[in-house]
Amino acid sequence: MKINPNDATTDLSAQIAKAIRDAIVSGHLLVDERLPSESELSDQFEVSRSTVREALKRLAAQSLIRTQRGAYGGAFINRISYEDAYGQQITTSTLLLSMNAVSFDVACEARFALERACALFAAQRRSPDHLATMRAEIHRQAQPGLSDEGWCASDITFHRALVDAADNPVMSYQLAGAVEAMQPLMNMITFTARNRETIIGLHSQITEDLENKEPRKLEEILVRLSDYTKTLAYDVIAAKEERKKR
Amino acid sequence: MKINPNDATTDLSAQIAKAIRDAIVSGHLLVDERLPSESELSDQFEVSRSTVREALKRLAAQSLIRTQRGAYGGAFINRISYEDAYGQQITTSTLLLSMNAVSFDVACEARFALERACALFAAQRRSPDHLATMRAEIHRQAQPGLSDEGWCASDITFHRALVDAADNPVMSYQLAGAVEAMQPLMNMITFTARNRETIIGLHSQITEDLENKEPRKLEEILVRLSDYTKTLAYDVIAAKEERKKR
DNA sequence: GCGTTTTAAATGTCAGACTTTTAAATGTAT
DNA sequence: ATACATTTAAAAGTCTGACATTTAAAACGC
Repeated sequence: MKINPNDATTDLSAQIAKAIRDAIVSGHLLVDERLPSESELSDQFEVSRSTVREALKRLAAQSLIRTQRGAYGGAFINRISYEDAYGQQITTSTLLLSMNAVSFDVACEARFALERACALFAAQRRSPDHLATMRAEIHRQAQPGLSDEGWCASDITFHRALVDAADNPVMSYQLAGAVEAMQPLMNMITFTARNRETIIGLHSQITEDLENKEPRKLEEILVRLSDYTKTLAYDVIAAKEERKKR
Repeated sequence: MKINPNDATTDLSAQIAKAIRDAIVSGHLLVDERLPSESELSDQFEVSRSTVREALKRLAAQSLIRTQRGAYGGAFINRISYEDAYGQQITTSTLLLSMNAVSFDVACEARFALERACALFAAQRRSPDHLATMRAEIHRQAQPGLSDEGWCASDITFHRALVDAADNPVMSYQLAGAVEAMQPLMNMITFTARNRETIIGLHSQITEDLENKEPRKLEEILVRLSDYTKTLAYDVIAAKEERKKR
């Protein structure tokens, strides 16, 4: 079922992890099923227990299995939750952006495009709850003493509510990754009172269009918000360049 | 820098992995930087080498580090490539869908919504190359002897070209995950000659609208394609139910 | 100066022991 | 008989120490 040739080029633990991973992905191993114990696996694959353990840790890092100690414990196939998937995606996306010097434009464009994709469904399905959350966040954003972190957090909550209004968990999951991954980039921007005012204006229009079920208008505002955010980032970058020259 | 309290509730290897992961994500450790050797780490964290190794395997599973054997080898911070990120996302997304019984509708909706999000940029930026690829795939799809696998593969290539036309790698990365994750679900559908004809018609219109830079029309066709795909899935599911009753 | 060999440092693998956790089985008292 | 305490065994978690393998730099020989 999950044998393993003596390919000398790869680590044994990686090979074993792959064999088990394939069995999980292909559906040969079902959720909550128990893997053989570490000793049994080491017999089956004819490797030491340490090697098996390293393989299992690899799988655990991907949330593919969970382990339980004690009698009747062992490694069990894990049902991947949306939370687990979020976490994975956020780390990966964050590093992908920061390490590959993805420009702010590209990231920003993707983030708002994905959000725009939700607009159609959000307009159809938004509940009073979503609208209330969004209005509450707009109110918070208008508070004069709000810190930059507070502003960013509120911004995320606002947009999350918009996305969640589309009532599609898969889309929420995708967006969460994109939004979170952009945070380090967003944190470079300091939002002046004037900036905030403009954004709050756009947020208000978004909420209105959502309430009135106007997806087209909603999309249009999101394009404007995306463009405005890009402008702000440009200014930050330009200011940095200026400081370098001096 | 990365110490580690004696929290008895979690595995040491998980704690160490977390400490190093945090250092990478926060930017304290830079790409291609070398971690201390396993022995040095085991001294620093005051654990055995095996425990350190398990921690490192966890990080390797997330493509956060790569290891090199031999003198002057060791564990190096890995620059996450789009390929690595694809792989991660595909496994996670696939399992998320299959294990959590995400309905075909929800997955399908998300996939086409994301694709629609690309439409605006694809229409602006499509190159003759993209159009040529799409036309070539349409031609392939019209071949009478094409197998179901061949059809699905061609379908993916077609849609990939559409997404790539938006010229935003972050969006391509997101979409790739969504499309791949849906494959197991798509494979349940058998496309009759008549189904294929309809889809090819829609594909042709997509290509035309893309050439003519008509994002609105493009989006509209994508909605229709999404709806049509949902209909096909309904029929498959209905037929299955019917078989169960008998 | 160039090819070859040696060397040392690092990861990869193994074997075996001990620790800790945990749930079931067993025992005991009410 | 039920409730509680104790024992027990299986399993993961950790540690130690050894050996194998890989690899690049250093030493060597021509």
